[in-house]
Amino acid sequence: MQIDGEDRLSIDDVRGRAPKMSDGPLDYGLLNDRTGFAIKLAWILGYSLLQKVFGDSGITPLRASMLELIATNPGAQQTQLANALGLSRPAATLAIDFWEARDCVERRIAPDDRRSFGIFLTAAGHERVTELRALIKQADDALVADLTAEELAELRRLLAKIHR
Amino acid sequence: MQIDGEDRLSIDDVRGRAPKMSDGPLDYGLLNDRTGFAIKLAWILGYSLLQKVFGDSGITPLRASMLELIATNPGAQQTQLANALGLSRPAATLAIDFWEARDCVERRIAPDDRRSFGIFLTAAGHERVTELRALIKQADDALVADLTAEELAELRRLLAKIHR
DNA sequence: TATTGTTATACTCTATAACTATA
DNA sequence: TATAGTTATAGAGTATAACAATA
Repeated sequence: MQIDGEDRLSIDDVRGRAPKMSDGPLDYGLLNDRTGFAIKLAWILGYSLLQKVFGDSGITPLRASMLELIATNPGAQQTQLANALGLSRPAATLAIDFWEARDCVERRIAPDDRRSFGIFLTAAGHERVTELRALIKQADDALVADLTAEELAELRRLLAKIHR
Repeated sequence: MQIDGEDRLSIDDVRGRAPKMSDGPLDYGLLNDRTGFAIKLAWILGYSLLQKVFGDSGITPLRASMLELIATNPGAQQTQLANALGLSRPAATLAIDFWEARDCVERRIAPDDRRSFGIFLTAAGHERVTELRALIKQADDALVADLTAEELAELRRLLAKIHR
């Protein structure tokens, strides 16, 4: 699961997972000129980089996001976590089950409302989050490695104009 | 399937489909500062806009991309189409089946190699592609409506530095 | 009667493997 | 023996609906 320091992660490691608009036998036509298609290609590469750093650990981008969210919001309810990640409640249950089975989170019955849980990181969970943050940073850095600091800031600003 | 001229499509119509990093009870922590997460949010919105313009027609972004690709590359083999969209051959078969069932494409046995087909648009397919292109353009325009022309060009340039 | 979370179920998407027919 | 395409099958992921406990 750890990436060796000597072979740095590169976006070139996952280029093959996304089709390339430029060099292929086929012409993408209108798709060539659609921002949505460019975003999709970038997303595939980012997702592939995450899959690569997570390896065969069973961790997925979604599960990692869930753990990060729990770490940042100790005691959050499952419904809140589901909403924050755009998930149904059953899907959130499963993601939390995954981490609970690995002793990384625990469900504590809320003292004021015994229908709901507050979700908290365990000691092992804190360690795991630290590792995961490093891996996520590696993948994200590899994704934008070809951009200067100024370009990256501008890309983030422009993306935020879309999703904010 | 046609969007009425009087109610213009807006990204605000699908905002609810992607979680918002800014206004919610939870803090996204590290995710807040990851380009990959911003790309994912933008991708969800773009995908949702496409779903909205396609309505309940059964057309999906993937199927629309397939038809566009066939229109731009008449006579392409299924394997080429699959590769260009990052699909397995069975998945490409299904997407082409969808359009064939709607009389929009036809498989013509290649005269030189009778194992393979060339895929071609029918007359109905040409009409459908024209409609679809207008819908895709609507969705894409709505996605980037908040950007100036200069900002859009810069966004496309920066995304291309990632996916190219 | 409404809400939190779980379980049961079904659906969509996709891939791998096995098959047919050509080469 | 290899390749193009199809069919069969299975897995992952997700959602909706039904359910239990609590409010």
